[in-house]
Amino acid sequence: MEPKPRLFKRLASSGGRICSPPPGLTSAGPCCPDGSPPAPGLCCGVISASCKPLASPYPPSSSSSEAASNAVYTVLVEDPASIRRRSRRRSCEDGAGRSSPAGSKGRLQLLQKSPAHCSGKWLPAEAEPINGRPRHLSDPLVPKRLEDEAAALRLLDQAPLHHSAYIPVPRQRKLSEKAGIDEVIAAAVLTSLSTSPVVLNNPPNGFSAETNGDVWKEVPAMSSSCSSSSNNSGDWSWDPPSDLSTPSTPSPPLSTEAPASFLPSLQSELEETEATHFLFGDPIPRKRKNSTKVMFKCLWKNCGKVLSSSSGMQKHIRTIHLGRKADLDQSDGEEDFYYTELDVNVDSLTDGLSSLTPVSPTSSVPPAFPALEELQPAPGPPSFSPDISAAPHLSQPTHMAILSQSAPTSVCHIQADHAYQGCLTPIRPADIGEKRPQVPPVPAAKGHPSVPSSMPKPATGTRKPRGEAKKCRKVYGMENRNMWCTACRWKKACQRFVD
DNA sequence: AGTGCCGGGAC
DNA sequence: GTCCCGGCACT
Repeated sequence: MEPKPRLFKRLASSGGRICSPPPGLTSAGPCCPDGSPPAPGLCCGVISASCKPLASPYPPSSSSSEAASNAVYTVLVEDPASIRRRSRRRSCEDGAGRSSPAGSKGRLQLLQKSPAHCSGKWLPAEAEPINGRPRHLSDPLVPKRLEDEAAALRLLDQAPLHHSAYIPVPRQRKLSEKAGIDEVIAAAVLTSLSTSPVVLNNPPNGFSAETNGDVWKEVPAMSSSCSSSSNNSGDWSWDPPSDLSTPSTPSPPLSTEAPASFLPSLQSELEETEATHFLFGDPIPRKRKNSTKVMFKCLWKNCGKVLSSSSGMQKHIRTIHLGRKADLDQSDGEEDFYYTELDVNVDSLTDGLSSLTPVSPTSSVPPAFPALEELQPAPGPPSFSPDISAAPHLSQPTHMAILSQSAPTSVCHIQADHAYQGCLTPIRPADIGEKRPQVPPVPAAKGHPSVPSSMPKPATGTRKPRGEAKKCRKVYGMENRNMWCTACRWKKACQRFVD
C-alpha cells in the first residue's frame, strides 16, 4: 500500500490543513487561531480546492507519491502580520518527509487530515522536514512544548473526523520503533490534555470547523480518544498496565500478520469500508460513569470468561483458546475478535467474577465481528472495526442478509463459523471464499480444555441427530459453494448454522 | 433422492 | 496439522 498518494489526494481535495511559513516570513510567530505556533516559522493554512500538481521532475518511473510530493498547492494561510487570509502557492513535500527537489522553495509541514486511518499509515513524527531538515521530537533545538503540540497535532490530524469515539480497527499496523515512541509521547501529552472539560463536551462534528480556532481546543479530545483509549482496533498499541483499570477500551495488540492474507485487490475497498466504519460506527463511550467498570468478556464458545483487563483477556484467548504460547507477547490481534468489552456496574460485581457474564444496559459491546456492525443500528463498537477484512465474505450483502435472516443470534453463528475457519489453511487459489480470518479450531469440535464439561456431547458411536437448521448447502446452494462454511465444504458438521 | 456429516485417507 | 471425500444415516 502506498498511502502517500492518497494522503495527498485527500489533503488536496478536502481542505487539508497544513503549516507553512508565513508569506515573506521565515521567522517563527504565532499564527494559529489560538495563537499557538504550529512550529517555528510556520503558519497554519488550508489547502484550497484549486490545487495544481506540477509536472514532476522525476523520471516517469518515479512513483505517484513522488509526483505528488512535487505538487504545488494553493494554500490559504493566516498572515501573521495582517491576520488576513492569503492565497499562496506552495510546493509540498510529501508527508513522509521526503523532500522534493522543489523543497527548497517551500517548507510545508503537512498535518495529515485523513479521517479514514489511524492505522499504520500515519506518518512518523520524525519524518516531517521543517526548514529543510528532518525534525525529530528529540531534536534539542525544538522546544519541548512545541514538540508536544506538534505531536498532538499530528495525532489529531490523523484521527478521524467527527468521531473521536469511533474507533477504526486497522488492518495493518506496522510502526517503526521510533514512530512508536513518538506515539507514546504524543499519546501521553494528549492524555493529559484530554482532561479538559472542553474536550469532554465536544460535539462530534466540532472538527468541521477547520479554520475555526475551536478546532485547536479539540485536539486533545480527538487524538486522545484515538490514541490512548477507546480503541478496539489496536491501532494504538500502547497499553500500559496502569491503564487497565481505567475505563478505557482494550488496546488490541499489534497486528502485523493478519493482513498478509488479505487480497491486495480488496485493499482499497476495504479501506473505504474501514473509513465508513470509522465515521459511522464503532462508538465507544469515552466517558463512563464511575459506577461502572470495564470488563472484558471472552466470547469464545462456552467460555464467557470475564477479566478485568484487555491484556489479560488477550492472553487468556491467546493461550487458552488459540493455543499460543503464553510467553509470546506478540499478538496478531486475532484475539480481538474473541472478546468483548462490558461496562459492568461495579456494585453488581460479585465474587464469582470469572463466571459472570454481566451485561449492563449501558454496555458498549463491541461486535465481535466487523460486518455485524452494519446490522446494528445501535452504536456498537470494529470491532473491527473490527477488522472488516477479517471477514470479507460476510461483507457481501446477500450473505449478510441471509445470515441475519436465518441467524437471529448472528454473532453466535458467525462466531461458530468463524471458529471453524481456524481449521483452514490459508487459501486455496480456486476458492475466494476461503479468504477468511484464520481462527482457532472450534472448541466444541475439538473438545478444548477450557470448554466446560457441560458441553453437550453426542454419545460415542451414535450419530448426531440431524438438525433442523438450514445448512450452508441449502442456504447458498451448490453454485455458491464458496460461501459455505468450511465445515460444510468439508462435509463436516455445519458450523455456521448450528442447531 | 437429497442432505448432513462421520470416519478415514491423502497430503 | 489441513483438506477432501466415500459412504452411511437421516429426512
